[in-house]
Amino acid sequence: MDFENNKSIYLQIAESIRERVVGGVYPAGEKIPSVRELAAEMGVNPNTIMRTYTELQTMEIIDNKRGIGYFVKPEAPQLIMEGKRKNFFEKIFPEFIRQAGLLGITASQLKTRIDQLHQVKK
Amino acid sequence: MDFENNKSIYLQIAESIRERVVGGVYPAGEKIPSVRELAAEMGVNPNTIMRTYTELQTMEIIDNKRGIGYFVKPEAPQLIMEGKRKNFFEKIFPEFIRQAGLLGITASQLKTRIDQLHQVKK
Amino acid sequence: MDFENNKSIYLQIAESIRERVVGGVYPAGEKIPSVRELAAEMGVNPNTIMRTYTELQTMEIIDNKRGIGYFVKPEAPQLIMEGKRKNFFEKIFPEFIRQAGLLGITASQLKTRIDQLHQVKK
Amino acid sequence: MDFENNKSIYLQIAESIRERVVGGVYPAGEKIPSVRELAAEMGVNPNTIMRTYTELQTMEIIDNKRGIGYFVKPEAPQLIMEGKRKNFFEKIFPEFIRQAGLLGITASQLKTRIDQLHQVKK
DNA sequence: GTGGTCTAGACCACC
DNA sequence: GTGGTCTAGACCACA
Repeated sequence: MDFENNKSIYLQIAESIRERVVGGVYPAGEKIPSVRELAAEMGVNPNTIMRTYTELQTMEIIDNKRGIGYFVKPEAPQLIMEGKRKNFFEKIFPEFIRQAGLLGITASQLKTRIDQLHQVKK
Repeated sequence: MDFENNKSIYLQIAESIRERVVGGVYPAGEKIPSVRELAAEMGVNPNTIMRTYTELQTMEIIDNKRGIGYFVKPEAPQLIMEGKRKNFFEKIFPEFIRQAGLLGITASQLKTRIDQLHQVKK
Repeated sequence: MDFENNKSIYLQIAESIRERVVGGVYPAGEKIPSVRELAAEMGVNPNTIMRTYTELQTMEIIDNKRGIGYFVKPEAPQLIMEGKRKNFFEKIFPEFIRQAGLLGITASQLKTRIDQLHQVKK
Repeated sequence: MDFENNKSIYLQIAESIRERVVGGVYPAGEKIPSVRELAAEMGVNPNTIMRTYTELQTMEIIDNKRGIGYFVKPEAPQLIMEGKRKNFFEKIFPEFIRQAGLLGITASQLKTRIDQLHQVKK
């Protein structure tokens, strides 16, 4: 795995774990890789993974069973999706519109573009 | 002036100067405030402004005349706009679409939303 | 380390690092000393080294891995040599010839001199 | 007149005056332009010219007749040429050779180049 | 441990 | 007056 350099690695990893959770790679209720395993997979210092897991724990995405490992909390997938939704409509979308406005891009131009790359289904 | 906490002050100032340039507050070819002046206005250390100016100089936004001060380069406004435009279409827009896709937001939903907040003109 | 007085310390250090890179002291791809280490070695303030490293980074000579340190970019040695070569043929050489011309020094005189100090191999 | 930005303007002007002296534009013994005249011609602050003249005065290139102006000293042309000659053989030439050596440029390559741009007469 | 940012204050060369 | 460099020292986020 390679990382962008302007975001902290532990947050990039946290994001990728969240995507694995919503994508079903790490199913709700199941154990996720140990700190050392994931560190090896990612080619990263275990401390960094530790930090990621702590972060995800305070976000209530995973929890820890002592001596056993970390597990995806049952409600995690919904929680993640909600979070993303909220972030999208409260931050990303308005910022997107603001930037478009600054550049003098009109609504109809935007809509045309959206239709063009219909990565989003009608 | 007060600053957000997750971006470095000198970069926030750089951004605000770029906006002043495109907004015509600092017209192309004209002198911008001296390091010390701006430091006073912003309530920061002159070194911080120095860093901002150095940054803007390597970006070819401003230019130095020895012993006189920094000046907006003639091409600066276009250069800034181009940069923003590029960033928008290559980074912000695709990421926006990707996120929308992940959330299962349809194109028509997006378009409706855009019409709602018509901060962007038809 | 002691420095000449008419060039800034941070640039002199940058130059010496470039020479260490082309000389193989800091091999391509390898880590260079940490900011604090080098500051100690050179007897200067860490900020000064920081400035050097920032400069070298914008020149694409070195590269940063978060929390680990700075590394010589793989292409650095060639890049440095190319830069020197370009500088030589576009700046130093013509200026040299111009000065010789002003002094009325003939080509054959120059060639004689070159042979004399055959620091340059035949 | 436009200036390079990494050398002080007053020294660049001093150099251009020296060239005018050896070129006969300002003949030995004659008056040179007043501070204000030259400042106007060069598009520069009179203080800067003042500094240039002071510099040239300490180098014994020009001298000052109070209330009248600055004059080229009779021996100036020879003195300038000597200075250039010395500088050339003690500084420029050895540095030139050193750089060529670092780049692995051989003596014969240099000589070929010199013949090519025979701005220097045979 | 690593770099990154910021402040305060100094000194200098230059216009 | 202008910028440019340097130091000392602090604090922070990150690996």
